[in-house]
Amino acid sequence: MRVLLIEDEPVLGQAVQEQVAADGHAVDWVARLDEADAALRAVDYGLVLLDLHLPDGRGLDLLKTLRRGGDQRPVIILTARDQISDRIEGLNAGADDYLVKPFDLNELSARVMAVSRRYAGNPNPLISSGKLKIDKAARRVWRGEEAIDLTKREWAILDLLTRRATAVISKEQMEEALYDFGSEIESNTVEVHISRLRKKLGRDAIHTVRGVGYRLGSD
Amino acid sequence: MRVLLIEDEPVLGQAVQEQVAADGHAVDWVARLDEADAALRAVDYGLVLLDLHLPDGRGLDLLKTLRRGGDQRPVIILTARDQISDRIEGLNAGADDYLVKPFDLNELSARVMAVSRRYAGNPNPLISSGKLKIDKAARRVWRGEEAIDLTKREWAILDLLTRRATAVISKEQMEEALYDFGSEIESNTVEVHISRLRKKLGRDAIHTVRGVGYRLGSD
DNA sequence: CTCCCCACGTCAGTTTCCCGTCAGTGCCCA
DNA sequence: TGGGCACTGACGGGAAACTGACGTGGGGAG
Repeated sequence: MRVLLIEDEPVLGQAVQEQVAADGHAVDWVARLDEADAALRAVDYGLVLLDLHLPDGRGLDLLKTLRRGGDQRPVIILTARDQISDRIEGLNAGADDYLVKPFDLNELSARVMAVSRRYAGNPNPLISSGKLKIDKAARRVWRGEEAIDLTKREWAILDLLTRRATAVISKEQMEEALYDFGSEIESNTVEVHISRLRKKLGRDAIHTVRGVGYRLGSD
Repeated sequence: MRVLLIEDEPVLGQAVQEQVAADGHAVDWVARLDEADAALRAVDYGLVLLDLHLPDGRGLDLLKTLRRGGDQRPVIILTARDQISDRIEGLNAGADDYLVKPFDLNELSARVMAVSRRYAGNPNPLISSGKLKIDKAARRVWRGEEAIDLTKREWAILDLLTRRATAVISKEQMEEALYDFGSEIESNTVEVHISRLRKKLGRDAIHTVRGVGYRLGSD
C-alpha cells in the first residue's frame, strides 16, 4: 500500500516514515499542502496521514476538499494534545481516525495495518464483546446480526473502551477524549452518552464500576 | 507493565517507585530478598530493578538463581559507583542493564521504557493467590473461572494486600490507605470490608493475624 | 438562503447501591 | 471462664449513576 504522509515537523515526519516503511508500505512524505495536493492528484494512495498544522494552510481544508470531491480514501489525522477541537472538527470533516501527539509508533502501526487490510480486500479483525462485534477500522458495530449506527461521540467512547480491552475507563478520561482541553464540562454529559450507547448496544454492553468508571462487557 | 523494585534505601526506593509509576507502570517495592523471592514467585513481572546491596543477602545471588532457573525476565541492576566490580559480575550473571547511583531518574525512565517496548503486546501480568487471579492493570479479579466485581474500597484493600505479597497489613494501614488524612474513623469499618471481601473471594482468601492485621492467602 | 433534522449538552427527577455504623455472636488466649 | 478481638447480618443515609425531556445549533437538502 502506498501512503502519503503530510507532516512538517522533520523529527516526527522521519520517525513516522521509518515506522510505516518498516511495516512494508511505500511512504511519500511531503511538508506542504500544495505538494500534498499535487501528490494526491498524481498517485492513488491507499492512506493519507495528515498533520493539521502546516505552514501553508490548514490540513483540515485539504480533508474537506477531498471529501467534497467524493474522495473516500482513508485519512488518519495526527494532532497535538491541545488541539482536540481540531480533532473533533476533523472527524466531522470525514477523517477515519486520529492519533494524538505524542503517539506511540506501535499504535500508529496498528491503525495503518487496519487500513491496509481493508485496502487489500481483507476484512478487518473484529473485536467482540458479548453480542457485539466491533470493526474499529471501518467504524462499524454489530449487535448480533444487526448493524448499529453510532454518532461521533458514541463512537469515540466505544473506541476508548475498546482500546484497552478489559480496562476500566474513568469519566474524566472520557471527557478528556471528547472535549477541548480546558473547556470544562459541568454536567453529566458522559453519563448521558453512556446511557444512549447502552440503549443502542444493549443494557449490559457497558459495565459500571461505581466511583471508578466504565468497562466493556457485562461480567 | 508490572515492575518489581528491590531496594532497601527508603528515599531512593520511593523516588524510583514514583518515577516508574509516573511512567504508567505498576510498581511493587520490596526491601528484602525473601520478599523479592516471594513476589517473583507470585507475579509475572515485566522487569526487575535490583539493588545489589541488601540487608539479608546479595542481590547478585538472586539474579544468578533466577537465571539458573531459566528465567529470562529483564533485570536492571542499581549499583553504587564504587562497586563497579559488582556491576561487571552482574552483567556476567545475566543482567540486562545497569544504572550507577546516583542516577538521573529520566535515565531510569528511558531504560524502563526500552524494556516495556519489548514487553508491549503481552497480556497483563496476573497475580495469583490460591484460587484467585488478580489483574491489577485491568482492575479485575477471578475466583477460578468466575469474574468478581469489587467495589472501590474492596479493591483498595485487595490492592494493599497484594502490593507486598506476603506481608501482614495492619488495620491502621488500611484505614490510612482508604481515607483522607484526618478523616478519622471510629468503627470497625475495615473489618466489615474484610468480611465483604471474604464473602466474594472465598473465606480463606484473606488470613487474619490476630492482633496484628491481615495477610493474603490461607496458610 | 431557508428549512428541517438530529446530535448533543443540560437539567431534573428517580433509582441504585456503596459504605459507615451498630449490635449481637463467635472465637481465641490468658 | 472471662475479656477482648474479630466476624457478620442488618439498616439507613446519601452520593453516584440513570434516563426521559427539552432546547439549540450546525449541517445537509432543496
